[in-house]
Amino acid sequence: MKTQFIYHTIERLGELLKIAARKAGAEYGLQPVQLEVLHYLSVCNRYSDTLMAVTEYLGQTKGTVSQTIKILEKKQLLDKISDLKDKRVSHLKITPKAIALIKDKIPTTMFINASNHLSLTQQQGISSTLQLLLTTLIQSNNMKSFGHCFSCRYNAKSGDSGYFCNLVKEPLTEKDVLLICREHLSNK
Amino acid sequence: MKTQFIYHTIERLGELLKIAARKAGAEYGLQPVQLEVLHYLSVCNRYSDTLMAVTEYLGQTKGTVSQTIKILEKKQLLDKISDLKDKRVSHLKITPKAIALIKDKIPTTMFINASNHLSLTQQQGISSTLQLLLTTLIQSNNMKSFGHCFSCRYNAKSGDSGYFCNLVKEPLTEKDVLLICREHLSNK
DNA sequence: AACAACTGGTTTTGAGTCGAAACAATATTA
DNA sequence: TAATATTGTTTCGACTCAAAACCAGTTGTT
Repeated sequence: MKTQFIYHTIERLGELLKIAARKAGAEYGLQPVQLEVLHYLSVCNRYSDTLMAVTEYLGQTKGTVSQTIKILEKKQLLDKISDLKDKRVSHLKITPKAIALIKDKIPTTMFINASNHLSLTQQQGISSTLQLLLTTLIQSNNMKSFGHCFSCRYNAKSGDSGYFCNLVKEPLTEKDVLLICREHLSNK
Repeated sequence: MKTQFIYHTIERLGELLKIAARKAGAEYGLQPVQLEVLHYLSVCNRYSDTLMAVTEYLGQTKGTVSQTIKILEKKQLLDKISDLKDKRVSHLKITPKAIALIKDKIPTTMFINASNHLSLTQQQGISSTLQLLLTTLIQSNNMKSFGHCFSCRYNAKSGDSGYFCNLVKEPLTEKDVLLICREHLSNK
């Protein structure tokens, strides 16, 4: 059984990524978690950009996330836009400043260096085994997947390049289905 | 290029592992980092069980690590044994209590669940691609590998089941070469 | 042998993380 | 309409972390 070895390797990889993220964030005065939140907000869809969604994604309490958001707001890296239908919720929109920051720092230089040393075939192999591991981890523990709409069972194709979400009952564009969603359910 | 996807997946995996580690550690009143230190000390060799080695492994400052060690010592999860040759250094030996704790909590239940859902072939595949990614990451960024002695260029076979480290100029046993070392250098 | 430079480790300080719990406001359900 | 659930904020206390000042022992140089 390779369980021990796989665990150790993933743990180490995660650690090295975090060390690099700490270093990268420091240049902008950001903590790893703050960078993580901005990254999440840059790839999630319009139904998943709320405080509670971030809370679920990071597995932290809402109080903790509320603090983090407050700091990011003060640093003008995101704005709170209140929801039109539900007055309790705010949508967290990252500012152009934050978008530039993420583009600059994620993936980290360390990771890009490594990636450049891998062939396309190797990348393909790593990519698919990692995906297998992550999917297995999520499904065997009944956790939320936070996957892309295009692989979600609620998503239906409609017309030529249009899509439709059967959960929120709204049409989705080509761009929409490439974002991740807190309601994502694997389609098989 | 799969760079973005691989980064995102590794980051997510690391995050889920950390969430689980936080939960697991909480049962014993331990923080993720503290668990991490104990885990490291349980798999490193006698040349790598010092504060500075932990510092390098975790990529933190020595002041921070010193704090963490102090707490673990107070909780009787490790003892400081001063080095015989160098009076500045202490060796951090984890106690039986800590060994039992690690055996109980690492890998986390979450991870074992996932592992049980994977075939041996799948585990083999994940294992080798992860190893490739980690090795590439380390080598392309000139980072310390913290690998096992058996794959180290300083390690030489001597006799039937004996080994010899050409760096510290001391013999190593069969068990020794399965531990990780701060001086590890890949042998090719 | 003496001095400088270096290394292992500790302590203090201040910003930030994090969970727990109490709280307010809005939505939903009965 | 009343009870309940959900989104989000605030406060508190324990802990993480880096930076910097510091001490003690070791190594290198003259």
